Amino acid sequence: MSHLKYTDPALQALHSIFERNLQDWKKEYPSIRAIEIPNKDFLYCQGDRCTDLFLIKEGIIKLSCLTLQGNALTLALLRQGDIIGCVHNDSADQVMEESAQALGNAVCYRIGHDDFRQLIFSRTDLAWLIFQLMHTRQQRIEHKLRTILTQPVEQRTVATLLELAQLFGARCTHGYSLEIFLTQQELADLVSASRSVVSTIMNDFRNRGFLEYTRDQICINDAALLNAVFIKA
Amino acid sequence: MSHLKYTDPALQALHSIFERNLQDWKKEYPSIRAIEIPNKDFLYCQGDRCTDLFLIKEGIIKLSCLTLQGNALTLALLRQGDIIGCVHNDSADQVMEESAQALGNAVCYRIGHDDFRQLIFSRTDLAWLIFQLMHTRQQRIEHKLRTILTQPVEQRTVATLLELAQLFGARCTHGYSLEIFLTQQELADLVSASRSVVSTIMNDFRNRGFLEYTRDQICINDAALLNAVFIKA
DNA sequence: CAAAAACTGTTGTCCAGATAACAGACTGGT
DNA sequence: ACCAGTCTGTTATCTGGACAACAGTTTTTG
Repeated sequence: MSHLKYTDPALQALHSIFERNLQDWKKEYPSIRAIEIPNKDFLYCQGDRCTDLFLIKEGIIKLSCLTLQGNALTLALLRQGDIIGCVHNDSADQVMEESAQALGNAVCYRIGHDDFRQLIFSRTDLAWLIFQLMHTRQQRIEHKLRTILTQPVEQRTVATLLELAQLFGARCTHGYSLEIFLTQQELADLVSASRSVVSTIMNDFRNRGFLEYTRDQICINDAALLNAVFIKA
Repeated sequence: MSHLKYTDPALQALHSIFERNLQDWKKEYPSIRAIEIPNKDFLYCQGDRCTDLFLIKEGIIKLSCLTLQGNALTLALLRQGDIIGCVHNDSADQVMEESAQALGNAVCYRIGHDDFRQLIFSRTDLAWLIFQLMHTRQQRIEHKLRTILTQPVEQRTVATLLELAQLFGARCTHGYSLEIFLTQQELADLVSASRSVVSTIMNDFRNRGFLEYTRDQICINDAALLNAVFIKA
């Protein structure tokens, strides 16, 4: 279920963070706070100055940025264990390049930059965990770049849906049903395509029986969808 | 000059690595090797299984990948201090997604996965350095994605040239001359555009006096080029 | 419960840029 | 000093998908 399944020791380290009482953490790193972010609230916005780091405890955080032309581009959907925020401590040009928004309710640990650094220094097990997490995130985004530059919108949509099924899917009768609400616009942002095209494609998929959806639920017949991909390829 | 200039303490940590004799490192981490990579040689290729990490000591490493359609996409140009290679240790699906190639001669330290992990555990100063480096690389690629999705080829070419000037430029009479050989094809891969379009744009720039170039040298009149950008915007 | 706001579905137009194809210009090997 | 290979410059063609515009549908809200 977790996207960490392939790194079991890392997963344990992660659990050791969240199982420990927050008060204990505070003794060592006084700036730590648990913060709850209600659905659609922002952790920070593009253009904010930001001096803290955030570790996601629960929920989903969407990283996105607005372009000059006014369209949104979703960089990533992040989950438990992922780290966002600002790393450098020198005050210069520390303006955030993207916004972080909760998709559904979320809980994060916020930690000041200096304390975080301290943590890296003193808790080497966590340092390794974080290293791995950053690496997988890096790979994710590189993969996204590749996909965008090589696949047409239709393929990308398939890929995105399957990815979502991995991350947020719950097994249901015909495949995976997504436990996350996305408007077509949000889906389009994720695919990096225009809403209208995604809409047409989704309809086409529905007609062909690859998936079923209403305005607040998507249910993927993954077998059929995967097949469709392979036929194309 | 270095792209690390904004993180001085990190830079010091980096120096502490390379100033120390390699033999001393070997005592602690026996798998460390210094390897020289001649121009155009590959550290590893897309599809290789790879169990080591590489730390760049000198030179430039190009990360790129081939698409199914046969065109190349350059993900990043990396320099001293950057880390590439494989992180996860479980044997499953450890096929590299991209190729790493030397642009000019380069020197790297290669270190086995387990030793590297050990290093993270025992040398906390380096852990922090690495953390920062990974973060800046992450930001770089996110920036690239944004650029590709929002800017037309011409703008991206300008951006790429200025970036190259930053990284590899030497001050010359009219601006920066790039101390790196790039064919137009390579430049195009970097910009993520087709060669022919980049070619036309470069000629146009030349005619307008923004830069000068021969087949093995590019010399940027950065003031003029920057101006051009601002007029557009 | 009506009016406003937010989503979905569809279609027609348009263009940035990919692709292809070819003609110089250099470079290097023998 | 030739031929093969690689790089550059240009133009003609074609297309994926953005964009705009609108109609139908669901949700919100006053």
